[in-house]
Amino acid sequence: MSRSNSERTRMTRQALIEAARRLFVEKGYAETATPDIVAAAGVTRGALYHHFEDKRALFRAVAEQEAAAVSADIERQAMTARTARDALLFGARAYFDAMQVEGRTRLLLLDAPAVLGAAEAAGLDAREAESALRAGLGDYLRGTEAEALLTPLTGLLSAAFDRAALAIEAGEDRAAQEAAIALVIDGLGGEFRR
Amino acid sequence: MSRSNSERTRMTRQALIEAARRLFVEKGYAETATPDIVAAAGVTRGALYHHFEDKRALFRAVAEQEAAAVSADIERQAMTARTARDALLFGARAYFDAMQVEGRTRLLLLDAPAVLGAAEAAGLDAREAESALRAGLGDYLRGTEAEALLTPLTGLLSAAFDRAALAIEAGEDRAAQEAAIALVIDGLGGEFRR
DNA sequence: TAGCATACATACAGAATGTATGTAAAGAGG
DNA sequence: CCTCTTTACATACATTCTGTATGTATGCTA
Repeated sequence: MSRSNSERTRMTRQALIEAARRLFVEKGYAETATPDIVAAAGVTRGALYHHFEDKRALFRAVAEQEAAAVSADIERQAMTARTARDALLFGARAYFDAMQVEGRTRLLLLDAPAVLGAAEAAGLDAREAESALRAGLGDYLRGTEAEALLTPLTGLLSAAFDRAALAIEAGEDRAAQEAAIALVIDGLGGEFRR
Repeated sequence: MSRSNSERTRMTRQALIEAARRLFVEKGYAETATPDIVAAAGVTRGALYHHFEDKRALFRAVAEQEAAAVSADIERQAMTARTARDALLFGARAYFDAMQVEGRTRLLLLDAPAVLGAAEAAGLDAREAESALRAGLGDYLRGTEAEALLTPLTGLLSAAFDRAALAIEAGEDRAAQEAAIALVIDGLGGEFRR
């Protein structure tokens, strides 16, 4: 049973990433040992350190894949919003749906900032999720004075989304979180308030 | 040179907490080894494990002391606000001032959630800083429909403050962050808008 | 002042990380 | 098709860390 090298690499890397994801979610990054990861993946530590520089690099791969999956999940939700406001609210709900997948809050919101640092962790979202938020918020604020503060407002709103996702995961009422987000958004809208 | 036992304990614990704080800030919790901590504190690992159950407990003590210091710093700023809105804005600025002390963002916003868990990390602020925010926001929203969502809104605003503190630490323009916070608060105010 | 509890220091066991080295299979070149 | 090189690992090793167990001196209490 012989496979091409590139295929072997792909399989081994993915097995490691998936096994690591399971254990990182279950016990957290710090409490997960590489011997356990490789055992779960059915390889040896040699394979791990051949494909990844160190344990952090493996975590980075897990987090990157997870962030990409979040983006994909969000985009999958057909965005049939008539107004910019609805686009933001639907986007928020799509984000909460995506973040409810087991382990995502722990991986992306708790462990990633500590393991990868604030800057790199922010970069995970920045590629897709946060740039979409920025675009949506830009549409929403077009023509208002708030538009000048688009960048910091995007960050603040993104942080609020993250906190809401954590609160929902912690058992808080999702409808209340969404309503609170809606209030914040409506407040920023100025002219467009109902 | 003999000291009372309670005094010895107090000194040793504080020496450990201060040394640990320095190293945790410098290298992060995970990269800081207990042998380095005790060397910096001038004691042995026996003393550390006598006074603290484990490394996490030492970190908890550091984080608790830091959270208390943040609260104290905030309260120290004489709050001479005439309106509820000003109270919130002054509070935000006081929070940013407090969080600019070297290492506080790393300790409280990056490491604490990963080391202590989301719930316990949230509990650090909950005692003072966040309950003050809740009170201020309660005053501000009194009589508006938003008052019903006081609890989730407090969480969202708290998250926004944290993100702003991180952004300021990362070199973003502080005035812009404060202006963005002001916009969010004004938006929530409804009736009270200028 | 005799016994006990406290506050450590030292020694040890287990385990984890990263590296160095060895090997078999895949791929490239002539 | 045969050789050489590179890739993809497996194994063994060195270092270091955490938590615990044990020993000891000093403060404290009856």
